[in-house]
Amino acid sequence: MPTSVWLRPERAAVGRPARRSRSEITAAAVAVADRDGAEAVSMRRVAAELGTGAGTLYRYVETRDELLDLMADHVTGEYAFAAPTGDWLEDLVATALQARDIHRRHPWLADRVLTAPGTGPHGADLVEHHLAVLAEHPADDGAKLVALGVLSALVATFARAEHAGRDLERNAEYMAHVAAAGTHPHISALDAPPPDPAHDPLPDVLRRVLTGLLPIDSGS
Amino acid sequence: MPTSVWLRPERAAVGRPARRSRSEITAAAVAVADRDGAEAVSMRRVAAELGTGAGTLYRYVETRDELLDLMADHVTGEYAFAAPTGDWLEDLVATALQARDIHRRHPWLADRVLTAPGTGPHGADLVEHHLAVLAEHPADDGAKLVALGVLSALVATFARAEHAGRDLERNAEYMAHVAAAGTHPHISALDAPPPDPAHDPLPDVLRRVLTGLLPIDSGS
DNA sequence: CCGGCTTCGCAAACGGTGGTCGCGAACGAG
DNA sequence: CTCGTTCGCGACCACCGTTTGCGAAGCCGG
Repeated sequence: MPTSVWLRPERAAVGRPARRSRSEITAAAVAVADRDGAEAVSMRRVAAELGTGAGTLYRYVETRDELLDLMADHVTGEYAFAAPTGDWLEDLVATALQARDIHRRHPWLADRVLTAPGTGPHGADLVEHHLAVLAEHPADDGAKLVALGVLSALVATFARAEHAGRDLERNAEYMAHVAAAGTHPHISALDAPPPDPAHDPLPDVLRRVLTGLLPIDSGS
Repeated sequence: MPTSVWLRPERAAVGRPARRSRSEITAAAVAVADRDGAEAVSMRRVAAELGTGAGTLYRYVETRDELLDLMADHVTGEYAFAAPTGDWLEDLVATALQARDIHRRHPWLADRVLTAPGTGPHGADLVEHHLAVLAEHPADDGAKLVALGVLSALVATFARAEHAGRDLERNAEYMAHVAAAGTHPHISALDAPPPDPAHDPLPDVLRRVLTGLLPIDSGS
């Protein structure tokens, strides 16, 4: 009695064959999300994208949430894993930068991976690659998996910040108000040097976090 | 023309006085969320909690999302900030552990802080405290704010993992399947020592990440 | 070639959602 | 007491996720 989408057989063994496939529906949903955002991914909208009825989708998917899981795994298939070079730190950073590219192509992914980090076939590939890169590292498996979780969360958070237009404006507006109010002296004392667009802060942050999280000399 | 909730005056200056207050409504919404989860926080449900009509809430709040922002800031008021001791690392870890307590009291908070990290008055207090603890630290302001963001994301992610029952089960089910399949050798080779419930991994992880992110010798 | 079994595709329907609107009632200011 | 303004409310809109019943479609055994 499998409950995971990826363990449930896609098509029935007998009877009339289905006209569409799970990945076809997933691709349509991804197209809708890329175009109009995650909240536009309604069953009716995706069905319309495929020229079919809304109820039909439930022949392929048990729930809307399941469809979102499928979408997330679908786009994590966009990684192009390179063979480990022997420098685990740079390998992990390179993979994380690929993750950021994926997030840039699919802005809706960040919210999903943060709130419902499900794992499908492509997610398993990512875990496998991560563990392969760290194969020689003395840390124990738990620490390695924690590192992967932290990496994913961090990249998603940075990606979110990149295209958070409205929210950031409102937040900056309020923080400016607080700074001007005079309470909160340390906030008032903040100076904001114009961020250098040529300098990418993410690799540095990741290197620092990873060296803290996976010290080369000890596994615990 | 303020757009942030916290800059918009709560009550009109003239006319019939409002019967309820913004914080009253926020408290009711928090009560509903604590009891039945974030998805139960509908305008009708919150209105019923207050014994009023659904449309009435829009006199106090522009949108449901705004109400969720108010809820998040409401519960970040539960911090009890201690004066800096001089040991910034331990001060930050202690604050993060308070954050985890808040997350444990309000499980719906994690999703919110990860996907829509808005900042209100109590959020400003947190920023202020964070900067006060790091006042003597040589890192520049940008790095300190990044550290706060990373800290919040990490604690929220850990808190999410603590009460993610269903999802974790399904995920574990699928990962076990992958491990048994034999592809993905590193996943198959994973050994899962039973986690020691007496040992809390969060402080260690935070210390490692923070020492990586805020090295004592350099500000960049 | 056909009959039967099973699944498919679909449209209608259900309960619920966020949000809008117009109106009568309530209140403070003058 | 009157006026100006806001409040509380309930009906209403469009849409949502999901269920259900049914006719049509397709493969399999004969």
